[in-house]
Amino acid sequence: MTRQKIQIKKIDNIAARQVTFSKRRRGLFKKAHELATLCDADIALIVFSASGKLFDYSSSSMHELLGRHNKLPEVNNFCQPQYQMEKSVCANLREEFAAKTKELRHMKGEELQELGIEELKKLEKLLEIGLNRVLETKDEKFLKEIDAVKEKEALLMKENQRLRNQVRALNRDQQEQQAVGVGGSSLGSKSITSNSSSSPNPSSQDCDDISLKLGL
Amino acid sequence: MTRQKIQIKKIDNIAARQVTFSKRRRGLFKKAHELATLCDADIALIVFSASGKLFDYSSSSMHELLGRHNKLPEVNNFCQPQYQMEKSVCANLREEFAAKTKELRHMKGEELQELGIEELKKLEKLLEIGLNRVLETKDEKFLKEIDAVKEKEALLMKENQRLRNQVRALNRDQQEQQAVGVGGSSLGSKSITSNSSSSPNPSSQDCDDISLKLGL
DNA sequence: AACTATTCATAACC
DNA sequence: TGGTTATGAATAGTT
Repeated sequence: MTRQKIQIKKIDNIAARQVTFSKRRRGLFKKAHELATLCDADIALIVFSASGKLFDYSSSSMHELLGRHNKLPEVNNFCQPQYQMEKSVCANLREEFAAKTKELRHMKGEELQELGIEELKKLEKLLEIGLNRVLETKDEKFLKEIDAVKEKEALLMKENQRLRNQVRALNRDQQEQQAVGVGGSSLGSKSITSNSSSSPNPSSQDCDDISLKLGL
Repeated sequence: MTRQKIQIKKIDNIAARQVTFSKRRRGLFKKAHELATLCDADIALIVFSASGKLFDYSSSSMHELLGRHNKLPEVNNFCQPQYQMEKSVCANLREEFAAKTKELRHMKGEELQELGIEELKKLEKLLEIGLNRVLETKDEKFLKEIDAVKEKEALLMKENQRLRNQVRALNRDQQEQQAVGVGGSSLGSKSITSNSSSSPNPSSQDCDDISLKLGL
């Protein structure tokens, strides 16, 4: 309400809506608190964001206030017999439900004949926006997955490298041992044990094969 | 808060307090309504004046909001039997309503992060189908409108032709009358009747002119 | 999140 | 209560 006056109707842009929600919610709670303080009133304020998050304020005990509210005849509908209750409580919900169902049908391309050209154009725009957002989100998710895979890939490459080095080192050891063996010796059993002790280490000489399998 | 800034503390003067209560209460309810409308939030506001009078506002069903509020563990104490009953009756409807609301949000491209890639792909297909149907229907409507206009056009052409014939006939009559007047005769009335009987016939030699004008 | 040009809300007064 | 006005607050659009 400043650079320009705004219409009081649902804000289409989601980001703008969230920002406005935050700002105005703060303002509303402040005003509620001021009224309670200045005028010694009891106030309960419950706000659910569009995404279902709860914010509430109460000048005294919320529970007590809700209780008082519920006891007052002018607001209390649900002490009525069941049919009345159905009517008063569910009627509105039913109506909204029907409207939402119809809207959804329209978005799915059903029952379009009842719409005029202008309405169809609006619907078209809405669908295009929705579709674009879906495509964007899908792309994001794909990219995320690719990143995750790449990260894994990098880890595997590192491991690969490490193993390769290990193998090289072991080969060198063997050659040295063989050199010693040629000179005549009784340490054969020792070389076997040293080999088996290295096996719990989840590495081996096949790292080349692994990297081939991964297409690296 | 205008001629002078005020402190946010209980107003001592009772009359002034009542005046302020009325004015600020109105403002608060207005702001609550604006927030609910602008940001698609659900809001319940309950105000008790110092003298115990109740004022309340709810963007949707007060009971539903209290119910939702009540369901949340951090605030939940208020479990009246009436509410339980209402809950059992409307619970199913409410659940479906919530599901439909969510589906609609997704189709509008909101809250997509919670969906997986497969779901996004399905949604994309759904939106594409819907969009295509909307486009088809829009085209149909456009074509229908064009047909309607063409039909009108045809009718107008016919009428045009008829009038043109009438005019030509009348002109001929006039000429004949003039000729008779010169030659001296009494058959003028007969020629007029024969001319008028030929005019209901809607065809003539001028159709070329008409089609040129219409760009056909 | 911070800024600012505006509109809005309202304290004081009638 | 209801109306008016000067002024302080709230906030839409923007950065």
